[in-house]
Amino acid sequence: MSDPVRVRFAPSPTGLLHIGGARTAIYNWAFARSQGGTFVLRIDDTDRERSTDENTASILQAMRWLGLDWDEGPDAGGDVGPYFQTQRGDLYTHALELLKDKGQAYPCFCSAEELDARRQAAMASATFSGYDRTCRSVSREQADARIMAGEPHVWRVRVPENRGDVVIDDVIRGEVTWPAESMDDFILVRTDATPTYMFATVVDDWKMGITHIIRGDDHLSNTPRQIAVYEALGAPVPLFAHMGLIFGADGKRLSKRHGATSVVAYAEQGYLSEALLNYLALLGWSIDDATTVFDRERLVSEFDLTRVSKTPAVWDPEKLDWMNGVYIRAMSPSQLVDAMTPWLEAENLASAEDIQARRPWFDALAPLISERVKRMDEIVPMVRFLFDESVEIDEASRSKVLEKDGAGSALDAAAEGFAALEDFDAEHIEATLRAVPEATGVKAKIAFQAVRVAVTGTMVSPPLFESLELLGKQASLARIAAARPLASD
RNA sequence: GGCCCGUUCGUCUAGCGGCCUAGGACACCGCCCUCUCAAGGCGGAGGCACGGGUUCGAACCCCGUACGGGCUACCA
Repeated sequence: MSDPVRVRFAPSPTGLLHIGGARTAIYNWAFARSQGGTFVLRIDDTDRERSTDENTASILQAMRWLGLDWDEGPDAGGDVGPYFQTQRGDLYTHALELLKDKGQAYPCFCSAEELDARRQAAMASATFSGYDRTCRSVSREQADARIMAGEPHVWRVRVPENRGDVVIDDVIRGEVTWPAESMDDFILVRTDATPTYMFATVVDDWKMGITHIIRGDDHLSNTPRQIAVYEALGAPVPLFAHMGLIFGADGKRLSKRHGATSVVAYAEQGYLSEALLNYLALLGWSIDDATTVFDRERLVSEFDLTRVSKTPAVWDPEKLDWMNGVYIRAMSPSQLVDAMTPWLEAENLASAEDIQARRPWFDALAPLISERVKRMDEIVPMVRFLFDESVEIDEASRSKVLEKDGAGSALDAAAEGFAALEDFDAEHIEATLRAVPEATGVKAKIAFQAVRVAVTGTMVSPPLFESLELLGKQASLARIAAARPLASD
């Protein structure tokens, strides 16, 4: 048996939960769950300028919405906390002390300006552009004296001279090698004594016992530097898994230019969390050659880190829409009514109490719309005619339907037939309408569309007979009467 | 400039040397169904970046080239 799996997701609360971050979280979560491991959530809030509590709260909420639960982290606790980097200052201080004692870190007094100049020169001409290790040769005594004198300095890692090429066996990409000469004595602790990202994450991942680091391949090039820190610390090096990023249609990294990029934005647009989870999981991973739709349980039972794609994936809103439609159609009428309740409430079409009181009516409405919408926000416009007092008939519908010859006669015949109905249900309504063409000589298409426009206000609506039933006899007749003056005979 | 990674239909992908006449899904096109719109059914078009090897045999292995991406920060 191998060691118990411990993975983490470590978002920075400098913004909302991004869909790229969400996918990273999903893969970490699915891997932990599939391995019976532990999923840790850590908030990397070292960027104090841009990090906010609101963002943290929103990220946690978005993760819960997606159904991603964490075993350790904010609100969950755990033995290796705190789970906010800003509260872990002591750990970084101790780690640096450890490195100093071992001679694995040294102070560097080079100014940022000097470094800049040297880097420019190196990049223009030669090969390697990393730090030239000037301050490595400063003796311990000299260094101590300069520090005592208050000279500004950073702390750099001392990469061993005899360190050979760095090789990792990436779970997703296989063996990756970096030449020893490319190893840089990069900065661990800044002039202001705060740790750099490179140092803080390694200390955290080490102290938190993380066994697998699953992240975007934008971090692949950072890996050898982080390995240098693990080795300096004498810490076990975890396994790495670098996945391809998510791009926009233009092949560039996904950003605001490409539309909504946050999970909450998708929730607000009416995407179901199950659908977004499924779509995101499938963007860079697959079960087999045929499975596209799968639920959370299947994701966990089938998840295989080695099957995650190396290739960047292009975000495809159309496929997301299709998949969301699949999930909407898969809901029972009752489930759909529950899901659409907040949307109806938000637009003041009905309150939750109304809906409960007239549950059978809403349950009957659900199937009429479920196969006609891809997003929840499309429901209100589609059913509004059932809730408003009256409808406004748009110009196109009037000219293209009501002004057709015979439209008026059809409305008259329909009204007459409806008025005579005792049971105003879809079946009788259909029979009545189907009799109209014969009685009036008006084409069925024209007759049906005339009634549709009169009752719904538009040429496109849910199925007519059922819609009329749900509207009720009185309202239906009133709308036909109201539209009649607009219609040609 | 240096180092690293990647490249299968428009898009997401299956493929891990013979099962490939390259499979599935979205999108697209056509037909069917049909009270509009959908949903659904059936069918179609569409791809191994390029060039060299290796092999009896290559989408799969190797080497180049091209293109794309990442890192090269006292950002994360």
